Amino acid sequence: MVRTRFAPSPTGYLHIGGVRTALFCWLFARQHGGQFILRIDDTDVQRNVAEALEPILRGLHWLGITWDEGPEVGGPHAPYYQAQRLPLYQAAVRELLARGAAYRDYARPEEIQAERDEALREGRPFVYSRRWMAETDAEAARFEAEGRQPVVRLKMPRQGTLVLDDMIRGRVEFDWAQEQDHVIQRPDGSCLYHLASVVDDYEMGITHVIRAEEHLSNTPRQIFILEALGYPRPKYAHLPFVAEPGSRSKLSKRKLDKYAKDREFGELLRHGQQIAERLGLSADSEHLNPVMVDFYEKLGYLPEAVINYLALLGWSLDDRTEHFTWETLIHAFSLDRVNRAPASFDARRLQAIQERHAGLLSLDQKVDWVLPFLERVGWIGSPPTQSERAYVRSVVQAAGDRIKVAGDILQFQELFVADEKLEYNPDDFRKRVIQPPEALPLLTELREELASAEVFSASELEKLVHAFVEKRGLKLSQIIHALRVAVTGKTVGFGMFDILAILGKERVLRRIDRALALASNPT
RNA sequence: GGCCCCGUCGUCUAGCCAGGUUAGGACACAGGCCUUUCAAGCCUGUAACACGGGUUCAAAUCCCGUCGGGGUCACCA
Repeated sequence: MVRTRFAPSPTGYLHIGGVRTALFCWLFARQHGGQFILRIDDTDVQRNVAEALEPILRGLHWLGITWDEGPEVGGPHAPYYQAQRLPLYQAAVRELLARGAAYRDYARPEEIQAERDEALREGRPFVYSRRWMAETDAEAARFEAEGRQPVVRLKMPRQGTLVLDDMIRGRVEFDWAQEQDHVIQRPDGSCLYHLASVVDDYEMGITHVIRAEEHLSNTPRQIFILEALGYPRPKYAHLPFVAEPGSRSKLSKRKLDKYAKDREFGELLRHGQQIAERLGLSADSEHLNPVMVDFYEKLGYLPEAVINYLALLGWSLDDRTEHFTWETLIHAFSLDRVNRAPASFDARRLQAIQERHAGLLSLDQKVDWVLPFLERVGWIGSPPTQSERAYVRSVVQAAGDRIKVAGDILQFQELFVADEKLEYNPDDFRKRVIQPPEALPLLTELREELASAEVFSASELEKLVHAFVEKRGLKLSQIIHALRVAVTGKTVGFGMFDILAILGKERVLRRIDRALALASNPT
């Protein structure tokens, strides 16, 4: 039975690299008919765990990464919070002590630091002298008489080699001599990550430890712990870490300013900021950061598209398949096709994948996708009425592939605003309505034609306008630009006839009238 | 600095393990087509094996070295 786990620390956000790891664990478990466990690594967290955990759980839910055991769902190995499992760790520490694999150490932090500094000065690797090591109670009593407090350290081997068969990286060797006597328990009895992690993985029956590459060099000490405790060794798979755009260094949420200079990352960010502003969301780097998954949720990306992108972050099936759904992904995924080199975050590719998934949505799916965003800004009621829904449907249909993420619907404000509140872009208005000498008279004539139109559908209107220009020996472009600005206030948008049909005769005429008045009496 | 990992078009990558490809794809870019604007679409094009040795009839692929990048060396996780 395959059991994998994702063990995030409650930090208040879900990092792209983190979910990628979670996804790979999930995929591997699913595809082997196994289980995926979510465990919270809060051994060192002072903050409010529930609050700091919420964004992580929310992100996983949004993406559809479900867990078989863990917070909210419980399970046979509860609790799934490390802070609540301390007795287990302390028992393991006692066992390690009893077996001579660990010792109480009475060194003061500054004494250790002094040894470390000395080693550094002499250019040799630091190896603790074990001067304050207490292996008997008598030694311990002597140190304690000096007012010293003990930590518990691992008594690591000082010779020999550890051979690790990593499912992704192959055979990796480490010299035991390079390893430190790591602390596993603090003076106050609290335990540290490596110990807790090993104990929990064992207790929870984890068979495959799949995690990011930065843990590769931590693995020897973990193996030392588990072997000392007599636990079986799980299989390890170290994923390449997620790197910055165009670089090989680790992606960090704090370097947003730097990434913003990358053309494609910058575009993704600015596009997001525009939507966030329209939504009235805070767009600063703490709240809107493409390194974090909630960025995509807030702006209306499709979870399946994000999953598709994440899967390709360090993994590929072959030389051409890029489009994956949950289903095809579960089927196609395999750990041995995971790349060894760091996977750089490629904003443009994420966007391209999102666009592909969005393009596959049916019209009604798109409407459902976009509706919450319109409700949130109050352009339609919440919940929307039947007629509002029908209206949005016509807008979404005309918008076609211009809606790349759900929040893009907010670009089309002119279709939702009251006619008397429509804002004309001053430059466009001057250039398209005021300056061309024929614009005003033509618009006036066209208004009358439109007023007498019997059927106000896109196709009928197209015929009408074409007939209008042909009769006068004009080209379509000689009237359509002025019409567009008069009706929508700007020069860009979707098909003109679609817009007319969506707005309907009454509103179109009102808008033209308003534009004509404005043009003849510019104030 | 020690240890460990990684180096293919501008970018993300396939190919490497089991040597023989016109080194493939996607995105970006350039040109063209379509066109009422924008978006999309279609066609075409530019463009890469970090470097140096070795093994071999043959090396992106195997071996050695160099250079470059990164990760990690906590009483953080």
